[in-house]
Amino acid sequence: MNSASEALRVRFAPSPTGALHIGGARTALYNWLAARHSEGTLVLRIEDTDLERSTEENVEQIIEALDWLELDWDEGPVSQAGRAANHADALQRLLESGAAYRDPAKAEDVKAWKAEHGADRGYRGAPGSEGAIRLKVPDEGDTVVHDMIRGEVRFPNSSYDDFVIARGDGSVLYNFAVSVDDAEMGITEVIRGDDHLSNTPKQLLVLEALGHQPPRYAHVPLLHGPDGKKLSKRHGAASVQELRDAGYLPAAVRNYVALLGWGPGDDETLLSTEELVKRFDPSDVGRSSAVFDEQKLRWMNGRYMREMPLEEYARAVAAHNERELDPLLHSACEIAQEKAQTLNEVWPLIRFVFEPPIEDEKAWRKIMKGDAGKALEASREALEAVEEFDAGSVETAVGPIPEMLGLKPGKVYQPIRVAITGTTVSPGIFESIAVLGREKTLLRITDALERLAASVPEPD
RNA sequence: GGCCCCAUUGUGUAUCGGUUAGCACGCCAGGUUUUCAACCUGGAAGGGCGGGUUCGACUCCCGCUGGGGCUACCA
Repeated sequence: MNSASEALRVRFAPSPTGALHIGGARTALYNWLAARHSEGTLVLRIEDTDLERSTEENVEQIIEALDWLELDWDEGPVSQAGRAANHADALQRLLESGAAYRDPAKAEDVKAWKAEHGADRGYRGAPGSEGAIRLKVPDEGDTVVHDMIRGEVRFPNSSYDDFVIARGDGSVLYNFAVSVDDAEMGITEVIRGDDHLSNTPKQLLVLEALGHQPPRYAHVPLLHGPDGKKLSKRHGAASVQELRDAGYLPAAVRNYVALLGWGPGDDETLLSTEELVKRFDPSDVGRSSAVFDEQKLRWMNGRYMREMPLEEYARAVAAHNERELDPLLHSACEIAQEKAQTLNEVWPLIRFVFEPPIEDEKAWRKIMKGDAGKALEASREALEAVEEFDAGSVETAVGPIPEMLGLKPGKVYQPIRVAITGTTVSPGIFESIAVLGREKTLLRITDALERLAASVPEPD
């Protein structure tokens, strides 16, 4: 428990080695929720000590992803590489105190040592004047991690090598840099992926050698793909930008991702971000790994799409399709809002308003037969007489036609749908006609009638 | 190989020693319907295996199996 006097400080510390994955997004979200929940501070730190893989572009990508998710931070981004002087200081202290030493051994030497000593004990080097810098690890005893999610986890010290904390050139390695940074930045709670659990004893050892108080830890389980393997590109939309491109809403993604491994305790599944902030507690996160299920995200996204205010919805659709939000697009959005689960699904439903009907031979052949011509003629006639071209009057005009002709409604409306959109799927037919407008509707029905007359000789 | 984590329907979870094992997505069937969605009703589907402990285990302990992580002069 946090005492009231101890302000919570958490950090999200991605390594910029590629796009931000869903797992990373969840870690970011959990840290953000924890910070906002207790009015603490979220620090963004970029773990870029691996110069090979850390590029400006990757950092950009991660920040973009966080922006899109609407997760903000209070401090940073802090470049870990930029804290090299602090790391060097700390390193110097350990060297001076004898807690760390330079080891001339190369990888082959370590391998040889291990071959000789078997698995009973981690590698122990011999101090020299140059080489990588290793931390002395005790031979006896355990290092225990007190984890908010896992409980008490013990690691025998003998299973660890005297691990390398800095390269021969003095540049520090991840586990060392993290320990120093977390301590010096006053991080009180480290919420991160389970893959770091086995690293934690090393960090604890560094912290102890440096005389720092360790933070509290919460290791959240990793995410897996539907095949049970670690989540990766093969599993479809695995990165935040892919989710965005697939037409998901940030709020829906936040809701869905929060529920991967965490639940509010009751049966609620639709939780606003505000609600998430109110109810989230890292110690309630589950222990087992979860599988990212895009189908459920789709469903949830659909719920958010339908419940969005129309204004917001139209803006999102416009932005997603890189179009101006004009009144026409606004009207089109209005009639399609109930129909789409993702932003990507909206345009196919409303494009007929902006572009000529698409060519869909299958749809044409399936619908434009039998009494289709008759239905279209009657519809054209009825629509020509409509003055106020809104959905209501269109329905009044066209609605009675099925009964008039003794046809099922589908036999009348599907031909109209194909005539004006080219396909068998669209928003409600009366609304679609109204939004398309009188002139275009009539023109398209006429075109369809002509095509029908030209290609299919009337049977009877 | 060594160290560590995990294990409830297909998926996410609830249950925390006594329940007809609940909910959500998905799936199946039916309803509604101008298409597609949405929506409504119903249904199938679960405690990996083996030992304990206990009057009683999904729940506690041990083993096994399976999955995962770490084991770099990567992060």
